[in-house]
Amino acid sequence: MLRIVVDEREKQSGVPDELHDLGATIDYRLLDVADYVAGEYGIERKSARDFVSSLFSGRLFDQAHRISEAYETAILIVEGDLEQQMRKLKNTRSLWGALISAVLDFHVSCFFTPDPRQTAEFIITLARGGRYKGGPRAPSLIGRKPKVGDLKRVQASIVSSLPGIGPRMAEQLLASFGSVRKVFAASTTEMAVGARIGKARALSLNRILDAPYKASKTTPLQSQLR
Amino acid sequence: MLRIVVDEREKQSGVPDELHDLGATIDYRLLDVADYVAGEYGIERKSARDFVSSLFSGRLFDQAHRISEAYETAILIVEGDLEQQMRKLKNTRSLWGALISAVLDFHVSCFFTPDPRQTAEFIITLARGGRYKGGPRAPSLIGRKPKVGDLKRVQASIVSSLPGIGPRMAEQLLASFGSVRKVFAASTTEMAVGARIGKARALSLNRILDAPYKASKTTPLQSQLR
DNA sequence: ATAGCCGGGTGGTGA
DNA sequence: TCACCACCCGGCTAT
Repeated sequence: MLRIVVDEREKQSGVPDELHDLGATIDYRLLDVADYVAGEYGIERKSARDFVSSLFSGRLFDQAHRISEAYETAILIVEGDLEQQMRKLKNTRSLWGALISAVLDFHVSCFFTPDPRQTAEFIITLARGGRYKGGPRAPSLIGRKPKVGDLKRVQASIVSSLPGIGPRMAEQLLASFGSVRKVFAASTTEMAVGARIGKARALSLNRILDAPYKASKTTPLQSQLR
Repeated sequence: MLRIVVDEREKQSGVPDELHDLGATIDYRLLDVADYVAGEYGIERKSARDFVSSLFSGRLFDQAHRISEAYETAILIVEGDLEQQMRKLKNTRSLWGALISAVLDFHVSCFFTPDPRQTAEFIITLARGGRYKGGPRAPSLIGRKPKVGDLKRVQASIVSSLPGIGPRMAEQLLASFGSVRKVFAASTTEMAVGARIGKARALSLNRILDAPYKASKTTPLQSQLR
């Protein structure tokens, strides 16, 4: 039969009861990354209200990241009237942006259900996996293709970890020098001349790059080394 | 300016007007695979009603497949009250199944908006793509980018922006090499020997450090030079 | 890990 | 050279 692992804290959400009604076998456990687990799917369920607040607090991305690391496929179910929550917001734009980021960049598949009953129906359907209308059985991988463009982002993110350097300047620097290593090897004048970094910024950057690192006295690693 | 290609048949949907209101440049064409095109995104917009019927007729999967062939990323926007449509169905499970299949098997990213206005907001946000993605292992240190002043923290934060390098490793690397610049100048073997980095990790790091940066088509310098 | 807004710093341009 | 402005970075806020 259909076995679904449910986090203990989801007991009173109403969903497990519905799942039971629908004939699934519930296996309560204390999960720390997802609310429901069925096969390869790790499922996080959130009320519409909670969804919005966790979106802005950044909590959502944290959870999403952990779920997609722990399970092959990360699913997010938003339960309730999202539209109602949206009406309260002045800027829906940031909500869309965050949602887009979660789905496209973070590879979390996001679904919306009106109530616990439909959430249960959804989970059952997902767990059964009885779909595939015509296409070949493609292994459900949302997060596979962006490997290519990813490199550019990683490079940019490294360079923009420098103080005073944002995404924009990071791109400039990388374009000017050609690789991360070359950026970090550049001298003050090379930065000021080659890229459009000013003398002032270039100077402060070089000060940081060349500053000798003072190890803290209680270095846990040193004790490891001997 | 923001340019969005719109299929002629979408004219009377109300969305293009909203897009125009929001400051986008509309470019009408006769598309045969998508309704809207913005950058790498091919977007299909459907009313909730149409969505349900196309889901069951299989027409949706057809379109989905063609869009994801033609564009790098396939986006589906369902506009209107889906719940209302769902109430008409006796068996919602088949709807969930089809939706799951579209998202997980056909790699269509699916979003829901209440009205044309929000559809437009969504498309604008998507097209802007001004979302900046932090690296995979960005949120390492205690905060964000520490503000200048605490040199040691800054140094550690820079080094730990490298993928696979957390606070501990960062400290280790800095202690071994003495400065940020020296860390970034280190060769594979130096990393593997000097610090406690494994050969594999050192290799992948060096690959990223030396990877040539591919400038994007919209070179930031060009826009600046204008 | 969002978008928008604002303050402060920086670089480029034209006088 | 200097002043102005346009741009960018980074912090704050968000019903």
